[in-house]
Amino acid sequence: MSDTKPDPIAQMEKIVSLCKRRGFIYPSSEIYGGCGGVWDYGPLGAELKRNLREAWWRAMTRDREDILGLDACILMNPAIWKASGHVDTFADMMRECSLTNKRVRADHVEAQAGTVMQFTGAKAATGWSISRQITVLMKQGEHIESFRKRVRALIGQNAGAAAGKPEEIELLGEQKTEVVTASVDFHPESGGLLGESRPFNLMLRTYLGPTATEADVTYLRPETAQAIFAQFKNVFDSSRVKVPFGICQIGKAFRNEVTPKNFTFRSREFEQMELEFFIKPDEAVEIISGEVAKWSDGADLSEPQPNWGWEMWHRYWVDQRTKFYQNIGLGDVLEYYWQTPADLAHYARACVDILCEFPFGTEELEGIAARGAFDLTAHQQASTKSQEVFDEDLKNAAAKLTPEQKEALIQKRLAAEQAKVKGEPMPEADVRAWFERLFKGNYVPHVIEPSAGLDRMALAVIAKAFDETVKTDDKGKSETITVLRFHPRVAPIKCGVFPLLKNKPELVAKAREVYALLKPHMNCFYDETASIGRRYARQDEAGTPFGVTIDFDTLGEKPELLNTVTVRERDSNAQHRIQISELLGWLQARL
RNA sequence: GCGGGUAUAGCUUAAUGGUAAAGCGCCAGCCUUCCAAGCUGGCCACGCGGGUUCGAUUCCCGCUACCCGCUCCA
Repeated sequence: MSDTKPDPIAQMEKIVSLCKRRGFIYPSSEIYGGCGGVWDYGPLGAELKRNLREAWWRAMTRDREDILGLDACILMNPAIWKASGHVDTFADMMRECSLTNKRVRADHVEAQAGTVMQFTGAKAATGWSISRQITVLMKQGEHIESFRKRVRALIGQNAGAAAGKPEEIELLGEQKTEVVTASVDFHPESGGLLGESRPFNLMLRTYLGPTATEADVTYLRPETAQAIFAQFKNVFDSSRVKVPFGICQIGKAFRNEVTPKNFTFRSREFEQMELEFFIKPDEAVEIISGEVAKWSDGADLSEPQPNWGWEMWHRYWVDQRTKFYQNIGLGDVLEYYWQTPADLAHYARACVDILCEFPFGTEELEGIAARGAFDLTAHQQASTKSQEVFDEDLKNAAAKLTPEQKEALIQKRLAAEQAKVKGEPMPEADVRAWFERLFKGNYVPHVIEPSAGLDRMALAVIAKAFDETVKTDDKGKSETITVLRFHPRVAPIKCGVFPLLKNKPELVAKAREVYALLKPHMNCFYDETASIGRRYARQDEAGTPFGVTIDFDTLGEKPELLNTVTVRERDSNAQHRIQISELLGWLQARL
């Protein structure tokens, strides 16, 4: 990487431009003027994405005994989205503040008192201006000058750099209109007039069935996870697994993002890689193991243990996922954000965001949430189909408990319910009913959910790999060299194969032979045009880690070098002389 | 969705009220014994729609996309 911090906007523009030029990522539907918030992967992007997808799939299921794969459809019964809460949280009636454009739920606006003030517009010394009417509530007891200052600040914030300093914004045509005592038409914080109430649906609607009536409405899934929950029982019943175990899935998901931005980072169609890892409730662990392991810094997370509760499992998955990112070359750009109790959704016990440094800022790549039994319980209620599992070890262990020991567990849980920060405590009768099922060996599994975005991962890998250096030759002529320093494991093309010269048929024939040798084992690229240096440079831009060159020594010009080739490394420009018979093994050892 | 900006070849830029220039790249040929060499030739562009005008890439209006803010959080 270069030493100087590049301008982030220019840096992104270069990356977008390279992605298009080299066939990683194109704007969707470009010949028709594009299509907002969707992007297509070209030949190199498709390979890169496939490598990442396969690395994830291998790490999550093939390399493990306790995780199974699933490939569910994008279209599902819309009842799933009601049960999961998406229909409600993704489709509120929203009103938008005319001053700041902030949105509030229409049914959540509290009545306010104050004086309604109007301005005909605003302008700034920078030449910036707006000429639409601005209506703002001056709250009861607010001083007129602090009110004006506040309005200037809000306008300035919304206008961004164009308006210059907020204190230099001039408010035009101020006038008082009316005094209100209990109005729900103003934003609770900014005081800006709220626009019309309108539905704000983040899910993409579609019709399942050719008649396309309202009865046929369903949604393109906004996340892949719900299919895993909906198929939980089928997987459990057909796979001879025991809790703890996981189900993972890779697939497309869709959200009508308000503002798609930052290239592919926030897209309306995107690919998720999600794991739902089902675990016993802590109470079950305690009954079986006599204790629940507590997390402490430096605790051993290498091998799952029977006494792990949700906290240890959560830490374990953060650790596992970190190792995954290290393996694809992103280890040194990661950051972690542990959500505070205030950030967390009411059903979540903990959530860690794994963030990655992009030119446009440090943004989330993956979220790892401990979601309790929320999801399966919600589906159990909505579908009226039991999502419980039976755990024989639990039943046997519970049978050995004394009534006092059982009551102690119940009391401990009741106390925990009372201490909840968010959400209502579970009523005592429900807690007792739940324990009754538990003591018989029945429970709805809890879940740890590592959920990653594949497109974000691909963008992170590209942004991390992007490197530009200025090279000056002997004659003082300098040019900018662009290299994508992908980890060989994810690089779209693994190896370039080049005859040193094109007009020597022996070299070309030998090079085609080497190409044919490697091609069945890895994605290779044969190139005989232009000078050898240019061919290396082309592959550098594509991020190809190795180049193999066939020269006259390969043909035996120096007898001791017969059947050897030059392997050139992208990052160091180092060259190695390798026997053709050993070439495949040499490369495979480095991928 | 709101506010600000941008839109000329694959990429980066230029010029112009009379339909466009260059560099790089790409393709073909010649040449070339290891890091974007050279020569010759070639392909390729005014985002879309309307208006003003004899004539618009240029001026005006709409649309779309992208970038920067507000919101979203895989």
